[in-house]
Order: sequence, then C-alpha cells, then structure tokens
Amino acid sequence: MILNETTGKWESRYWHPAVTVDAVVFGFDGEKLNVLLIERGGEPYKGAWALPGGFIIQTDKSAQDAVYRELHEETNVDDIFLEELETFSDEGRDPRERVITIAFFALVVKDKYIIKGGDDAREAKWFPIDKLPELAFDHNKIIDVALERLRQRIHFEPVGFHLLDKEFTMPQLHSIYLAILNPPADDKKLRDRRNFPKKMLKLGYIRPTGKKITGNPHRSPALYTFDEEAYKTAKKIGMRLEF
Amino acid sequence: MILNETTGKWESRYWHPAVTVDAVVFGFDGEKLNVLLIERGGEPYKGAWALPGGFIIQTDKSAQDAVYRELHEETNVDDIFLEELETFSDEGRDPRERVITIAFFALVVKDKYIIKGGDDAREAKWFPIDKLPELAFDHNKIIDVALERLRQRIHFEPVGFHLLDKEFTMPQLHSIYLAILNPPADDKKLRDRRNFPKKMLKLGYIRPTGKKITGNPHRSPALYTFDEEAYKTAKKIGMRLEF
DNA sequence: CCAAAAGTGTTTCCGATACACCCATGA
DNA sequence: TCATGGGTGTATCGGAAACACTTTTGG
Repeated sequence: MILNETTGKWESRYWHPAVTVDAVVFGFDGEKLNVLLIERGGEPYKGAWALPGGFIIQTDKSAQDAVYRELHEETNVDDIFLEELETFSDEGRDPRERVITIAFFALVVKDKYIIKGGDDAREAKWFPIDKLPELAFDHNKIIDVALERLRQRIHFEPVGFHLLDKEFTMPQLHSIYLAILNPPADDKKLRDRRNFPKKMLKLGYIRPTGKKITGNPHRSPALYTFDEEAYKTAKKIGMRLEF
Repeated sequence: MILNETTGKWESRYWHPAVTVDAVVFGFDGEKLNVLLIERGGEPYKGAWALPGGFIIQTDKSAQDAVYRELHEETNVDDIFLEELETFSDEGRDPRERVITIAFFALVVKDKYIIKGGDDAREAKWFPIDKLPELAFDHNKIIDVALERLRQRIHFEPVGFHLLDKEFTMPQLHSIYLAILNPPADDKKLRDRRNFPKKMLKLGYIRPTGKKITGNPHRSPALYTFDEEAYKTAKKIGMRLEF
C-alpha cells in the first residue's frame, strides 16, 4: 500500500482486508481463572466489553509485537507468556468492513499489574471465566477456543507457572490444574493432593528452592521454581512430558 | 476499503497489510511423506518452488475458502482435510510489500488427484519430505512448522486416515505412523507390527469392514475404516485418545 | 493440644510392551 | 511346500492411582 500525500489515503491496486490482533489474557486469583477485558470506548459496540486488541499498524514488526503494544496501551500489562491461538477470518465479523483477526492467548500473574484503561479502552477489568458478559464481535467464541487450547496445553506444557509468581507451592499449582481442567468431584486421580507433587516432580523441570512459605495458618508448604533449562533440554530430546 | 472508480484503485484511511493463504499439503506414497509444491510463474521468486497459495480476495468467505480456491486453481486438489497451522506476520517476508500469511496444513490421498499446474503455477509436483528444494519466501520454515504439527497431531488425532483411501489395512496405517514419527530402528514399541493393530483398535474409532485386500503376493491383510461417529462422541465426552 | 493443611511412604492393579506362535497366499 | 508377510495370543514388568500415616503450624 502506498500513501497518497494529497488525499491522505492509502491506495493499492488490490483489495486488502483489515487485520487486527486480539488477546485472551488469563489470570488466576487463587481459586478461579479470569480473563482480562476492556470496555470499548468507540464504535462499533461502544460501551460493550471486548478482548484487548486492535489494528496492526505499519510499525509493528510482527503480530506478536502488535499484541504487546496494544496490551501495554490498553491494560498496562507487560512481559507475559504469549502464544498464537488462531486466525479468525469469516466475513461479517465486523459490521464496518472485512476484518481478519489474529487471536493470541496469554498467561499472566494476575496481581502483578495494576490494570488501567487507556486510549480506546475506557476501562480494563478481570472477569471470572464462568461469569463473562456478552462480548463485542465474536469475542465470546474466541475465548471458548482459547480455553479449549489452554486445557489441551496444560497436559503437555508447563503453562501453570506463568499464572504464578516465580516461586510457588505445590498446592497453588495444583489448584490451577483443578481450575483449568475442572475434573469431577470423585476424580481422585487429579484431585488427590498427594499424587500431584509426585507427578510434577517426575516431569523433571520443577526444582525445590529449599524455602518455605511463611505466615501460613497451618503447615507451611515448600516453594518450587520452574527450571527452564531442564525443560528446554527435555523438550529438545523429544521427551513426552505428559501430565 | 473502497474502490475508487476513476483511479481503479482501492482506498482506505488506514494502512492495511496484504493477506495471503498458503497450504502445506501432505501426501503419502506408501513409503514416504510428500509435500505438494508449485513452480512460481510470476515475480517475485519466478521459477522457484513454493507452497500453493495466494492472496485472499474479497469474495472468499473465509481463509479456508481461499485455500480451497487456490488449491483447486493451482493444483486440482479438492475435498481434503484442512487445518489452520499458524499465521506468519514478520516484516520482510515478501520483498514487495508487507504480507501476512495464514498457513494451513492439509492431508490428501496422494494418488486421488491428477496434479496439474494452472494460473500462477507453471507446474505442480510432489516432493519427498527429505528432498525439498530451496523454496520461495519463508516457505521452508512453514513446512518445518507443519511437519512438527503433524508429528504432534498424530499422537492424539486420527490424522493418518486422511492420507489413505476410505478402506485401508493396518500395515498401511502403520507405515504412515513410521514415516511421520520415524522412530529409531530398535524402537520395538512403535515398530513392532504386532502391537500396532491392538493400539489402534483400542482407540475405539476404527472399524473392520470384514473385507480383505486381494491380489497380494502373500497373506491378504484385512480392511478397516475410520468410524467418524465413534470418534466424535469419544471426543465429545473428553476421552483422551492417545496413541 | 487441637484442627487444618502439607508432606512422605506403601501397595495394588491395570495395561502397555515385548515376545511366541499360527495362518494365508502366490510362486 | 516354502518363503513372506499378516494375524492372534500371552506373560511380564513398570508405573500410575488409590490409600495410610506422620509432620508442621497457628490458634
């Protein structure tokens, strides 16, 4: 596309669709999974809740870049785990014009950031995954896809860590697995507290720090960290790291 | 974007990137995995081999639609298993202008179609996966990603069937698993012919037809089909169908 | 000293893997 | 009838899942 200086418009011999990025940002509050939403400040769907995101601009080096930029502008969230989800391209997604959206899913430590609105977003707020409002565009559908992806991922990749502080306890990590997978109440296999640490440690990339939580009402759980090196090498040699 | 009738150009207040779709089409020849490539008929990379694909046009109802259209035009391939792979958006992918590519991976019965060139493609040809030429753009990288995805998929989804006729034998299916996963020669677990049918049947969605192959030099293997219904219900109730 | 939560250890049992054997077919 | 590939059956071994018990901490 070339900018026509006199008209101030972008011109092209061929039709180009508009391209946006949206992010499904998950956070964990100790009990439930939450999604970060913004209140739209402009049309269409003005005043409705939506996923943070926006149009890719010329200076974005990649779609990921655009997501980082938008998240920073709209919600003050930085430095997160980000993975491409899917690209939504059906016609009719946006009432204005044809829009193709590259959706991402992200995992953050929920209370590490002070969420704020900004720019196109009047407000930014966390919503529990089971109490989502009606969202703008097809964003409810995008969240469904993201949740499904997360549920798949957690079986094989160490995604839980991204929702917790660098140092975490086994009970904390366990509660994340339960919140995401939500197994039936009689599922001892997943729910039994005693099996969980064994499985996790067997994966080989969780290291005890030797430290303990302090100021606990009861026995203080031990702290662990994610060993990125061990994970990478295990993955490189093609190890199947299933949970 | 709006078409300016007098200049014949598309105009927009905002910058839009160009969007293309590309497909990594896999086929199986009984021994090796193959990828379908086309020889580019136009600039850039004229004469180089590339993935089939092209620009999304206004009349495509979705990116998938665009892939089907391009595959039909360029290679005469129809009615295939198609899944979104990833969207490549880095700047510099195309020397002409900023291009975002939604990549798909596809599985077809290799000899079901008479491959032909057409339109932008001078020729279309199958290449064994281990003898790929230097490709245009970042298409070698896209194939790498597709292969990796296929290797992951085959553990949990019934992808092998799409590479075979509706009715297939266990040895045929087994050879696909070996071609894709390529386990070491001493890996009895995967290579032992005798374990394979048991594992497959235990998944619950492969049905024997009662028929046999005829005209075999030796004992004739039995024929099986993929039971789509059984697969869907198994998947719906969240069954983990691992291989 | 009690209750609640975390940690360690043990046993059982299922099911994948490895192995042996029999069958069908064309040459 | 023999060679080759295909099919059926079985024993074993490991490791996940279910279970029991001890330890720590604050109130």
